[in-house]
Amino acid sequence: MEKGLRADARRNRDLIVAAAQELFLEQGVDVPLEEVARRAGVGVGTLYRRFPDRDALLRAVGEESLRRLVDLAETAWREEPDAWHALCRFLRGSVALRLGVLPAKLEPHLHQRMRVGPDLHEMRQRVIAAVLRMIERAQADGALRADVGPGDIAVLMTLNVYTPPALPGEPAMARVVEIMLDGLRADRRSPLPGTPLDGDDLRRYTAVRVPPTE
Amino acid sequence: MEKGLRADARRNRDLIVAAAQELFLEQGVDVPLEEVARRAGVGVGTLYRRFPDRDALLRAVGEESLRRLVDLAETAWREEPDAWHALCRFLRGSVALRLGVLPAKLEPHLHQRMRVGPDLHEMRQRVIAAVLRMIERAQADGALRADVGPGDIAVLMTLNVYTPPALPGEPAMARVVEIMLDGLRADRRSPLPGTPLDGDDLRRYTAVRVPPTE
DNA sequence: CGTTATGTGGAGGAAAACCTTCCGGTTAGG
DNA sequence: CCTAACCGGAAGGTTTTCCTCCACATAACG
Repeated sequence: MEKGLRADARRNRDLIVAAAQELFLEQGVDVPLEEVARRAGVGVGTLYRRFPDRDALLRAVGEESLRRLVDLAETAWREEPDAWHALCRFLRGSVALRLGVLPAKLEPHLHQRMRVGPDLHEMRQRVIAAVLRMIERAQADGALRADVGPGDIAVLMTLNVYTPPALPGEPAMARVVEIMLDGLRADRRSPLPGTPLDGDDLRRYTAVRVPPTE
Repeated sequence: MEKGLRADARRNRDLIVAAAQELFLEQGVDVPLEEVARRAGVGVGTLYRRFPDRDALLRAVGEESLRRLVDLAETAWREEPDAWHALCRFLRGSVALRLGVLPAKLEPHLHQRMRVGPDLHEMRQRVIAAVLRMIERAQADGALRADVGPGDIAVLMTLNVYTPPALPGEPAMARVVEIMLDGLRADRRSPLPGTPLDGDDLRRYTAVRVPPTE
């Protein structure tokens, strides 16, 4: 990505993208850019110099996220012994990405192809292709129930990925993903990780959990 | 609720709450109140007269939503033959409520008890109590897998309820809920409704689906 | 059908939030 | 040690949002 930058400039650029990613997730893509700058520990000027407008920043963040998603999907397909486990790995991994509302906000950009940098549209196609492969194979292997399609998987992933501002936390999400996977499995089910969340956990979960928004 | 209002005032009040509910879901709780007024087909003045500030409106919307959730949970428990089906009905029904981010935004209000109108905190307790009953019974009946707890159900519901701005649509969500339920079921699984979403559906789903925001 | 308390709409001014530029001072890199 | 590249944040301009106020409308009632 961005090259020919001085070392410090490069470092700051990455800090900004990281901060933006967090804030977009926490507070939506409308956060004041000044806030992004503050969290990144740089001045507004620096931010504006590197990203002329909000969209540029949004694209950069999206690029980064999509890159990770592509990597997740393709690595899963490549490294797992069979399609079913690849699918499991993909779904489990997607949770950690915490893309949030990004995919939706990114849509408009996916269609303006001719852009500097990696082609977002092409990256998305790669993810879709990988998932399609997994599904087809997993169903052929008799591991994935036959009555689901790619769209179902997509929705499941969207739900996992679109984390509410008040996030259930990694362990809780992990359990939920396993429940989903068990629902997808053609044969038998596997034990859930951890212990069941009990009434107290529920109470804790339903208790104050408003993000640091004001 | 609000009584002693003239017929037209009452009608407008309800229109405003309904419009706010939609807009809060579509665009977040920060929508300009003027926009709410416009969608409700009333003037800003009317809105401000009825709801002194944004919080008042938020409370009203939350009250309405929570009322429906309580009703869903208690009706399910009352009318279904057994606990498992009650739980199914509850989860299926929660999707339709489309509470969105409301629960999170509502949290702060749940703690200021002494309030005009119904006690939000008490309503929430009723929902929790109903779900706890369902879970306990369903597990005792051997219908619900033993290794899940109330918290897991809560997270599942949250995911269903917290619909992304670009919503997957009722039929797709219905399928997903069934997958979840199959993942929760102790014994066998039931057929999913409708037909599997195929590659085309996926493409359609991942295509432009940005809400009418600007 | 007339009266009146209650309710309505939206223009408009004040305030806040946000964007963006600009420049004196700093630092990486050779 | 020199310089091109970079940094921070104050300040000014613009847009968005809030919320009040009042002339006009209409539901309710005898």
